[in-house]
Amino acid sequence: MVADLSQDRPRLGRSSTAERVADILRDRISEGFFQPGQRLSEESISEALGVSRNTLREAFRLLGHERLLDHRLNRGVFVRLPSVEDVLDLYRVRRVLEGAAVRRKPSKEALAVIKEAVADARRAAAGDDWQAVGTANIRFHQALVSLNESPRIDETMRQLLAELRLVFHVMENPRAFHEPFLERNRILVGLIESGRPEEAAAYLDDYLDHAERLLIHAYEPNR
Amino acid sequence: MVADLSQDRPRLGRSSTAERVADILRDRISEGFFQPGQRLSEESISEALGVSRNTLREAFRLLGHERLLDHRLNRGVFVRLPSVEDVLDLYRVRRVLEGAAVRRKPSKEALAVIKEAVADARRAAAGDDWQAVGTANIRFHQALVSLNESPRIDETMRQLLAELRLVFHVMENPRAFHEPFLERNRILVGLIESGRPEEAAAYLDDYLDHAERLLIHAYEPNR
DNA sequence: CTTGTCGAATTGTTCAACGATCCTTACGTT
DNA sequence: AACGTAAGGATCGTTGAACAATTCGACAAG
Repeated sequence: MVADLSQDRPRLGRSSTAERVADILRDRISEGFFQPGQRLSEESISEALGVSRNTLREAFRLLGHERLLDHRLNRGVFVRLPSVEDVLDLYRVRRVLEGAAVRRKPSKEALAVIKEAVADARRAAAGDDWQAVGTANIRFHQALVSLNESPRIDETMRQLLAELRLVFHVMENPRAFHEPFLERNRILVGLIESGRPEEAAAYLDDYLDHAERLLIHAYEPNR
Repeated sequence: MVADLSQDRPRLGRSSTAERVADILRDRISEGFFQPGQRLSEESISEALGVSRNTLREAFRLLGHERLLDHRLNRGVFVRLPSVEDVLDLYRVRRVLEGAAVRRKPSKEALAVIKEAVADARRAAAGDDWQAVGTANIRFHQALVSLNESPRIDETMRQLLAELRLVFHVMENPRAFHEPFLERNRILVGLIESGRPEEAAAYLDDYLDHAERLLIHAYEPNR
């Protein structure tokens, strides 16, 4: 039975060194080890990771295209520091992607994933683990967008949230930021679940307006 | 008057050789000089363009991230040949991005750009220049999406349309494909202009369904 | 017809080198 | 004090060469 081995095909394409380097750097950036605005020296990093400068530069190109790094000619690469305008644009995209998502009739499985993310967030909040609240919240919105059932949209959202994480890394207290939205997540899911897409969309718009306002207000990129 | 010099800022950041190489290759791919599925040899292309292999590889990474090239480890880069599944996904994204666009109240300027694209397409059709019809049509949809007023969404759409162009390059007669949509473009613009967003959205959905069906039917990636 | 083996061709990665550009500092001019 | 200039060092941009790793096709063996 040679059946459906083609499904395992993705696993076959291993990754090159440059891609693995990009994975490492992406993790480091997303966890805040490399802070927004910080310069990443080709020499020191290539030496630290034990790869050549050329390979590292290929990795830099990848992350630059994901908007995590800022490539300035002859000056090197910097961890991107989103501007206020960037934040506004990120929320414009969110309104479009999440808005389209909540208007769709959700499958049982997708809904389950969403509800689990909400539950995780509340559980983490109860345990005062605001780091976990943040990641659960991100999982929630990622799951929400996955209602569109489009790999490309999922990928776009992944990048968007990674970029948004940069914003959180320069905020003074990102923890308290998520708190007001735990309840709203529940309500939003309720509207979706009960088949009222237009109400859900309207509620979401207000949700995002609120979040955006809070975020912009607390965000000072020129700290 | 130091006013609004910040607008010229992008022009300040010149481009590296790798980026310029990427521009050239992108043009060549989009015009069909390099055909989908074709392998791009590092040696021959780097020699032909007079750049080193390392620099060319950086350019390849950029285009790979735009989904124009397919990087297969140890086998080289190939001009991407979208699958039928890819086409379906591209239309999912279009429905989301264009759908959100037509629901927005358009500015006078944006509307003018859109109408001009429609007019250009009709003019080209009258002159039997189906190449020009295709590009005008693409301009139309790009302008439509720009109603979202989001740089990131514009960029996403640009990449999406570049990818769609790959699909057209493997079709037998992409010319006749655009013809039925000239009239629909007019109608759609009319609905937007007269401030009936929901009707426009509904009409657009039908529009995209129709286009997708035609395209899938005529598309045979395994030629 | 299937499987194993060999060799050519191409990619993956590294390394060293040099010019180009930027940043800093210092110095002099107005 | 503000500005222009010059020198120096650091880092990036790009190149060319080299070698290892991998793929692919051809051909021999079973």
